[in-house]
Amino acid sequence: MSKSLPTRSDDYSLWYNELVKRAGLAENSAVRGCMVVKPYGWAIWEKMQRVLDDMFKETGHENCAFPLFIPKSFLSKEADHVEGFAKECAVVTHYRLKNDPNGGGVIVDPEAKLEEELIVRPTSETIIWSTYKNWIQSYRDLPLLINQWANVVRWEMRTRLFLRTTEFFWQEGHTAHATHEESAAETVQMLNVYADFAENWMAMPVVKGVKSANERFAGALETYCIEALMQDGKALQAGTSHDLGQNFAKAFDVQFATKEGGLEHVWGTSWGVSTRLIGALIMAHSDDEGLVLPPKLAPIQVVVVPIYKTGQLEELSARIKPLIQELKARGISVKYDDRDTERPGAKFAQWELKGVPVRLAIGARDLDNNTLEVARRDTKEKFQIPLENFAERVSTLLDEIQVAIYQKALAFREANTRTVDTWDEFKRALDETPGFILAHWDGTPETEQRIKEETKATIRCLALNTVPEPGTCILTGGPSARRVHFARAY
RNA sequence: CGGGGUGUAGCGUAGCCCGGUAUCGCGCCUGCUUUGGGAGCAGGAGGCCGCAAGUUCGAAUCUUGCCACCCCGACCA
Repeated sequence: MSKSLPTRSDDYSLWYNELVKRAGLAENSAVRGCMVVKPYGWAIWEKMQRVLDDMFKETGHENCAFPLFIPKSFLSKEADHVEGFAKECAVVTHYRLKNDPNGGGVIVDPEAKLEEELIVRPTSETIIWSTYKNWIQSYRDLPLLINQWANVVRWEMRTRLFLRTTEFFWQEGHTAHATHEESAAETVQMLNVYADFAENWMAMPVVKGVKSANERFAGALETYCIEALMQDGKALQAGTSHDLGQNFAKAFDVQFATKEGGLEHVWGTSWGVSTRLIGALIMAHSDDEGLVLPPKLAPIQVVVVPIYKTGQLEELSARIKPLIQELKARGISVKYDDRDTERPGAKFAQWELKGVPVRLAIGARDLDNNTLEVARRDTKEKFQIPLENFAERVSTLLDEIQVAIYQKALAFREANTRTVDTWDEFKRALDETPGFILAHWDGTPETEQRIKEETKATIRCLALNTVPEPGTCILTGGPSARRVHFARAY
């Protein structure tokens, strides 16, 4: 294996793929377009899951599990929804194999054809709303606040590890409410949960906003999203929260008896984030030495590398282990890399590739001097610290790194967000300085489509914190009340 | 699904035009010396050259078909 990664500037795609593979996160499966998430990659996802799950529970949600298979007829009940997903569904048509009479293998038994085909869920709105019909009769049953952790399948034409795989892991919340005020509030609440997670845990700044009609979820009234900027200047949709209105309630006939004795359709939301967040994490922070993980999500926060001469490992370990206990007592996850088969330099490089935020190198010489060597992954700085109170210092350092990584990403985004007023400026900005572009748009899907066709840039969102500002559309010159975020996107 | 590219040891590759059973590096194994930033020397193991058929005395190499992966496009969390 060559020792250095391709650099980001050389070939960002190659850099990303190599990073995912060499850091031991994931690889392509033998199955078309799917991925194998390796233990270290899964550990990151588990940590994300734990944090998000707590956030969902704090906001009153409960977990459930719904079927993997969706009868085909369910999918056709909501017109926009089927339109949006029909082109990327895996379909189960048979339930049995048999030995091939013509030779070695097995074939699909033509006699085992299903009466009604089953769709492998691309998302679970339909099967969940068909269930909600049974669960909801009265206003007393509302709100219904459900989440599920699941895998889904979307038969995309082109795949990319973590960002767009045929099968992916995610979380999908599906809630039902008595009023639109409530469901709209739920949609925004969950958007804020996602933004909180992205910024305070992933250390990744995001733009909160509303999707344009073109980019809206199939079957939603309104789609809210968080958009992040990657280091190659492309935007990545990192999470979505949909106000479904009464669309699914009407399609699946989910009505409730109101306090006043009436009968009304319920109001729905759905919201999700996926293993794509791991891809976002990688592309937002990593450098040419490997991953840079924010301490709050790093499976290993501190790695301790003993520096010793042959035969002295045991003696040194005995002196180091109490120090590791001090770190663990503070809730820090520590890996003691006492492998006798690798040399220190090799260990340093390997843990850097995996993005461990802090490394401690400890030798007998340090301990005799009551010091140890600390190295931080994000800045690659190294320094000696006294042994006294070292655990507290390390703990503080982890907090500092968390903030520093966020600040660095934020500074990058700000440096790569441009405001333009003309079509020429817009095109030049896209080619010369990729990133977010704030520009006026006349509000029509046709204009958005034309801009996309000519520049590959799309409207990432109408940011929530934008102040209204009259102007003219960069393409058509039509009137515009505000700027929107454009970018080329993943 | 369209365009382009690549499949040779665990990984990365040379060889292919011009057919003769496979090159080099990393990794792996053994030994010695090393050990505060990816160790050095010596020795060693490991391959039905993506799959299938064809041409040929003989195919990694030529022909045909298939498959997989990567990049670009269309599609998308």
